[in-house]
Amino acid sequence: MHFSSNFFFYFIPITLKLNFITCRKSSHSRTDDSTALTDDGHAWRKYGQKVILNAKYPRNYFRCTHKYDQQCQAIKQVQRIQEEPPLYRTTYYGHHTCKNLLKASQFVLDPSDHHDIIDSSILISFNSNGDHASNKPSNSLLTSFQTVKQECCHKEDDMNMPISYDPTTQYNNQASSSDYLLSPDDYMSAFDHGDVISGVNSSCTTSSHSLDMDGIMMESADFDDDGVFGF
DNA sequence: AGGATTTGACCATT
DNA sequence: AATGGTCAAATCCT
Repeated sequence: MHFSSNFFFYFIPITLKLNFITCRKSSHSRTDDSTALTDDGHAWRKYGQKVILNAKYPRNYFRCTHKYDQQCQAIKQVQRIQEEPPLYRTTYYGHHTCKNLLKASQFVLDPSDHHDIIDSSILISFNSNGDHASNKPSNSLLTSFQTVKQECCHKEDDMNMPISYDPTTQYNNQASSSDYLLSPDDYMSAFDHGDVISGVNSSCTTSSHSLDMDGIMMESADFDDDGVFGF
């Protein structure tokens, strides 16, 4: 595993090691549960898939596309953990050091709204650095979320597939082959927040035509339980 | 053709 | 030996 090079994994007692793993908030990892497979704002490349013991669905392994060209060490694991309703657990390890600004401008679906395009680009630039506390999404960005939400729901038609099928890859394929459309939950997850995600997810899944962005932004300002932003 | 995905093999850990 | 994580050749996709 990628932690094999971590000093603590070799020298701390077993109990502490387990705690290190489970208390991901205090370690360099973060787990998000989402009801939909959507883009999180970063470019990922799948490098493996593994059947996990006692797990109904395989685990998928992704690394940052810029692992080599920008030495970005961010990786994530995506695994479906529940059938009905579909629930996917994404575990992030490390954080993005890459400057993936390309996708930022693609936040906005309406190309005529230049002001909001600029706003969104600013947001992403902060996202890449993990410093975005004072930034709020623009109105058109929120509009784009709604559109994305609908797309997410549409894609979920393909999610009830047997184990041999790989919905996580489906979602990644779509994200890489078309414009990067971000749902609210992924918009937030792109910020590397730990606890924001769950609340945002509920907004995404319970509302098909509108989003409670006030609630989202309140939670986004919540940062981390540790009071530490990012990692 | 180039980049992304698939998937069996390999390696590290327990 | 079992399991999880990564590698890399083959394959797919645009």
